[in-house]
Amino acid sequence: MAGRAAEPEVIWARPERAGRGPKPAYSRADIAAAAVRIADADGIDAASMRRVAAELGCGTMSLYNYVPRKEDLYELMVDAVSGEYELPGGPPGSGWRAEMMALGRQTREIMRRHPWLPRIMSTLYGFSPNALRYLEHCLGALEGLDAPYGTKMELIGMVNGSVMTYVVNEFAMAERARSLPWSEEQEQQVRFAYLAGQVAGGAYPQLAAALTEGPAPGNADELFDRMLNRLLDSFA
Amino acid sequence: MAGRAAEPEVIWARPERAGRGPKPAYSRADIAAAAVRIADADGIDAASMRRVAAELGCGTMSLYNYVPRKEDLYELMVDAVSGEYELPGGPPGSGWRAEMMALGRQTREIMRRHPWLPRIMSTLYGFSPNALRYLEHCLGALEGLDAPYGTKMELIGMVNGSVMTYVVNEFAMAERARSLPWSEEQEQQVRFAYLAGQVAGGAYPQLAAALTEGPAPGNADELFDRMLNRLLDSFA
DNA sequence: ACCTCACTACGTACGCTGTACGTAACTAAC
DNA sequence: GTTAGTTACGTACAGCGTACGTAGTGAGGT
Repeated sequence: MAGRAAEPEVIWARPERAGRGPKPAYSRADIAAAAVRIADADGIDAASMRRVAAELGCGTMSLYNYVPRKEDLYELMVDAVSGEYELPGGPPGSGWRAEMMALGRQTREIMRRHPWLPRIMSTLYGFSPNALRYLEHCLGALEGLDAPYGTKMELIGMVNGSVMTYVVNEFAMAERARSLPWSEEQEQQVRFAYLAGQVAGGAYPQLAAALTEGPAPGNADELFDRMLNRLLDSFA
Repeated sequence: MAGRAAEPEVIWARPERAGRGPKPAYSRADIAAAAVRIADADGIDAASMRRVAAELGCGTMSLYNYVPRKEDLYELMVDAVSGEYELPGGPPGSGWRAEMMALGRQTREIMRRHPWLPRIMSTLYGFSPNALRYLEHCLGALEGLDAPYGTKMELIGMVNGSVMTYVVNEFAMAERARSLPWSEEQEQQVRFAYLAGQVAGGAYPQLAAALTEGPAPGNADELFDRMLNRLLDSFA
């Protein structure tokens, strides 16, 4: 046959182990764990192909046998941390609302452990094995909700999206500061000083009032729960 | 005086024009427009410092007089497209719900015009002049809502976050395919073939049922409106 | 048992990135 | 007129993703 044209591939469609030749020295789980370790420690930009290969103890280009493109490395990483969900999230039989709450809280915890997650998730395929397992579990938990599957998928998407947005807002400053040479306090101080200056100029009266009133009462966990509850209310 | 240590800076805190020396050849608006033009045409990764400088017609390092760090270029870009909001979004006096709906639709339109927007927004400071103008307008529109400012800020954040999530899900595949050498049809075909194979394996019965049922009725615009309406319901 | 060939391993190299640094020209302020 | 800060920009460096070529390995087919 004539040579096939290069084809787009989802890494999950490739078998992890080929039939012929020497057995691979590393598993996808090994590679994902190494990359996650690096990204957790030094940020997502530090998880380069060279660095991950070094962490594994192999040459840079050897990694390309396992991970054809950089994007696939991200895919592996997201799948790995998606495996951190403990399913079911709450006590069985407590209803879809409690279960989705519990899962949302887990998502937040996972993102706190891996702050680089939101940044790379928006680019990816999103149907890795652990993502499918998670999705399947959610749909199962929503069996008690009388709605078409389309609505259930919407609900799941909205919960995940809202949690992500919430966490991004919650930790944007800390994450940004961590990758910079100066300290977090300096960073926040300068940024807040600018904001305060703008608002003090009188051009933004509503915003000024909002800032003087301060944040809504309750600690961060309560705020998060309230947000998620409100969202679930809209589907009940 | 002893030399000051390098300080973190928000680009908006720098005066656009310095008191001394020759007058700058380009404005921030010029630079932002050039970068947006490039990103719209060839994707966000094409908006490199070299490429933007070339588009402007100056040397690469000259750009660093205006934009001290790459991140600040993104800040300029987000501010520029934030200026595309037409405020107010709907007819005056139609109430906060209608106004937030109109603004949400505008956000969606802006993100459709600039698909790179979600990817860079999660990293940024977020209080550019046009962002402040937008926020101030939202708070004004919400004057009729009887709630503390904290809740109003929550509402604005949730609306923006949800719209972003929705648009990302809506266009992720198209955007991803655009940056790859093969066509979008091929891309989607291979990805869907994999997913179908997984589901056909029988390991995901709920997901299989969801896929056979197909998407919820209604076109994309109606789906979007329904999502946003649901969210606003939860605050009413 | 042997041949064959897919697969693993990995060094080299290319074009790209952000940006530190040095130098020269310019001009507003003193 | 002098001075000092700004603009302009070429050079250079470290790091990136990855195409390509080569050598070695070991399971499958005969």
